[in-house]
Amino acid sequence: MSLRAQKQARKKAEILQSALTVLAEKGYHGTTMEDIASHLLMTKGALYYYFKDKQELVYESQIKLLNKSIENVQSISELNCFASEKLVTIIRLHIEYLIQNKSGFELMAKPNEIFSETQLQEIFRLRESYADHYDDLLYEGIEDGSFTIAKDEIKIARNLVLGAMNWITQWHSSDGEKTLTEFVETITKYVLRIVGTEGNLTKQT
Amino acid sequence: MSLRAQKQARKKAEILQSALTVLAEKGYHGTTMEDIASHLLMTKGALYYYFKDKQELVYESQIKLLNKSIENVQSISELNCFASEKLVTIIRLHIEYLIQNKSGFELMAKPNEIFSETQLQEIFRLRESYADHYDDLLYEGIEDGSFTIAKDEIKIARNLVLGAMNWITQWHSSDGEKTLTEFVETITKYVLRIVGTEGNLTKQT
Amino acid sequence: MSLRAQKQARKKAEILQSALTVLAEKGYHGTTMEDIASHLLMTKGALYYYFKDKQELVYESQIKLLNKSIENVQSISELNCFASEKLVTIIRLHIEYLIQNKSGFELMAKPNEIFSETQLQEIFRLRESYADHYDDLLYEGIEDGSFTIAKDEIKIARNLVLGAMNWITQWHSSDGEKTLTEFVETITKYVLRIVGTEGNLTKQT
Amino acid sequence: MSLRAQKQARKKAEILQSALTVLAEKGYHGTTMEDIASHLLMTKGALYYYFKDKQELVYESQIKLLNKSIENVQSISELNCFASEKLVTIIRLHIEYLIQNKSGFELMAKPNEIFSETQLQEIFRLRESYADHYDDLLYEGIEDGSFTIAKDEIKIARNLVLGAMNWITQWHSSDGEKTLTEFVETITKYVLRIVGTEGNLTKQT
DNA sequence: CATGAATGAGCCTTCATTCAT
DNA sequence: AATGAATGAAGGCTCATTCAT
Repeated sequence: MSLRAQKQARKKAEILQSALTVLAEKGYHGTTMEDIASHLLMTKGALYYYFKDKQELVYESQIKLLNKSIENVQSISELNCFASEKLVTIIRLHIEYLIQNKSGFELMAKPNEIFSETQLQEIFRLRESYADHYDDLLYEGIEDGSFTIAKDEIKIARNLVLGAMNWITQWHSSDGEKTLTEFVETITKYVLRIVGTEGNLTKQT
Repeated sequence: MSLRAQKQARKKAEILQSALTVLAEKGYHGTTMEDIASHLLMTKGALYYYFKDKQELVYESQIKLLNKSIENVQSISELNCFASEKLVTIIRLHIEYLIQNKSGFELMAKPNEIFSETQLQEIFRLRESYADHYDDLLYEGIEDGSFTIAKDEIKIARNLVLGAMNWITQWHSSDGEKTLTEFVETITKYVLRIVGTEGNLTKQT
Repeated sequence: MSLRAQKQARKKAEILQSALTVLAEKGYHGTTMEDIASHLLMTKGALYYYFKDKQELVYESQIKLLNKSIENVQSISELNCFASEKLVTIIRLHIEYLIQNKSGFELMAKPNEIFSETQLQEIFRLRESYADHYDDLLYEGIEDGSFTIAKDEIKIARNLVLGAMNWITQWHSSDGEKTLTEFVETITKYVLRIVGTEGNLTKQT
Repeated sequence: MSLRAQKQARKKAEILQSALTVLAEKGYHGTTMEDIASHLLMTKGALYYYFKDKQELVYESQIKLLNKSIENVQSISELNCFASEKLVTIIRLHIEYLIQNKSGFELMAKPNEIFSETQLQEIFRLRESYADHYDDLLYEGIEDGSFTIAKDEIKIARNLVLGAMNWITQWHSSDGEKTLTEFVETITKYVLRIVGTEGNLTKQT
């Protein structure tokens, strides 16, 4: 990749990152191109040099978010340890990400109204890919006896876990009494209950 | 209340109900006054006879939703039975409502951008009021030994419970293999794990 | 048609008429919605109450123009007289229209860049319908010996006639020495030469 | 002229030629600087090294077109033969040019909206200069009895001739049954009728 | 000389809001 | 009470133009 192309790629990434922040705060319709641009000290017009239109910009920001998340989950699920340990790590990571980035998952709420058919397919594909890693872990954990979930309820359990976590951005405020680490640990503890861990897995830091 | 006023109140309620449906589907910015009006076979202009502006209409629809929810929770929490039993009932109700109404809770997601300071205060007051009922139940359950939650983590546990449930609208599709009742029961079972119920509370239908 | 609908239809017609004028002057891309609106002492937004978008407005203005033209030609071609006499009348009418309305035919120049496939089909259909009346007259005139055109060159002759006339808007200025009637007569005289009339048909006023 | 200046002049000419093509296709407002640049495998910005702005570029392209046309007509009108023969040649040339270049004359249609006063004056001067050659030929032909036009109607006849020809780009499509030469000959035959040639001048190839 | 990048004005379009009837 | 019609303020997007490198 040429120097030029690299620079451009970096700029695009920068824009996407910024877009994620603003979008998480105001949602798709509530976010204007002006909002995204001024957040980066750019002008509206400049955005169109990098992205065809608002839809594409937002779409790519979603894809980036999903890919990053998948990558994270993947690298962890490849570790050589118990499923239950992996799940703990993944959950911690997910929570930390949500808190630091003020999320961006709500945007994914009603994508049907926003994206094209092709874009939707890709988004759904990635979402499933992300979810699959959770499902695999749950399955593994069921097999080795760490989790107590009926096998035909794996998807439901997984969705409840994700829901409990994704909602955090709605109520968490940094002025709490606990430190971030304590907060994450507490959350992890209760979330893990959903999958029916026997022992107290969170003890192992 | 005069007959006229009654009729008007009924119409207002009708509009609010309709607005809730549309808003749940498209969000605040995605919903136009036209959308709300045509859903009721009215014209845009007519809405302004009943509500000062869009903000007020939406605000009142949120208030109505919250009040209704609080009322529900309240009536249940006044029942003469174990906290754990009450919680089960409340959770079932909440889930059923979400599935049937395709929610309306996402709208509450980022209210800061939409409502005035005064309106926000009222919304937050009601939200807390709603949450308080959950907290009370949790507290009660901790006391009588049904739930296993640290007392200073009640709010966290409650938020995780609400999160797990509110997320349902994002992934539930009616074409599942289970019947609605089965589905609700399964959800309830796993959600209750968060509060650390010892026995299997959901057995008692 | 209800009174309301009538009023609306009249307004639409008014807008289309105005649009034709402005479009003839500045072309499709050179004409803004603002131009069309202000020409009618309206605001931009009001236009969108009557027409979906610019394309539709312009499309309908073209259709209106074509239909009117076809109607004119048709009514004349149904008269009970020689083809040559009909042609004279049609040409006179066409020229008078062009001069008074400062045309609108140039817009039709490159429609491919502007209209949708369906719209184009209709426009071409009407154009052909219009041209067909000329062709019929030419054919008739050839048969009865008034015109001297090879039968397989009818279309070419017709297009040259139309071209000679349509160009008038480019060079005619009202400050000429001749009266309008004289002007029209002169044009008619020379244009008719293209179809090879033997005698001087324009003598019959 | 220095080597550098020569090179630059050649580049300018190249740009103007390309611009003419694109402009002919899409008109002034429909053509973007990007269009002109990419047609030459250049970037937008580079154009501004050679031309002050879009207006100047387009203006010069028009001037070039007009000058070239005038030159053509002039060289022919200086030939030592009958006016009628010259006219035939000029008409053939004009038609051939139109068909090959898909014109560029429509751009001239409404120059008032585009060019500055000074630019307009020059354009009109050149247009008249071009037309004058036609007028001279017509006058000559009238004198020697080849054409049958009233002397005070020369301008009208000339404009009709030009109109009939310029319109060709609107309707000619290359998929006709005739060869290009046949096509040109046919057109010439009918166009010449406008000027009232007695014999069949087109026979002399 | 040329390019990539950025700017800003202007246009199309939407939509909350108003108002005469 | 309700409607049709109109307004005006944004917002998305394009494009002529500029400029540092």
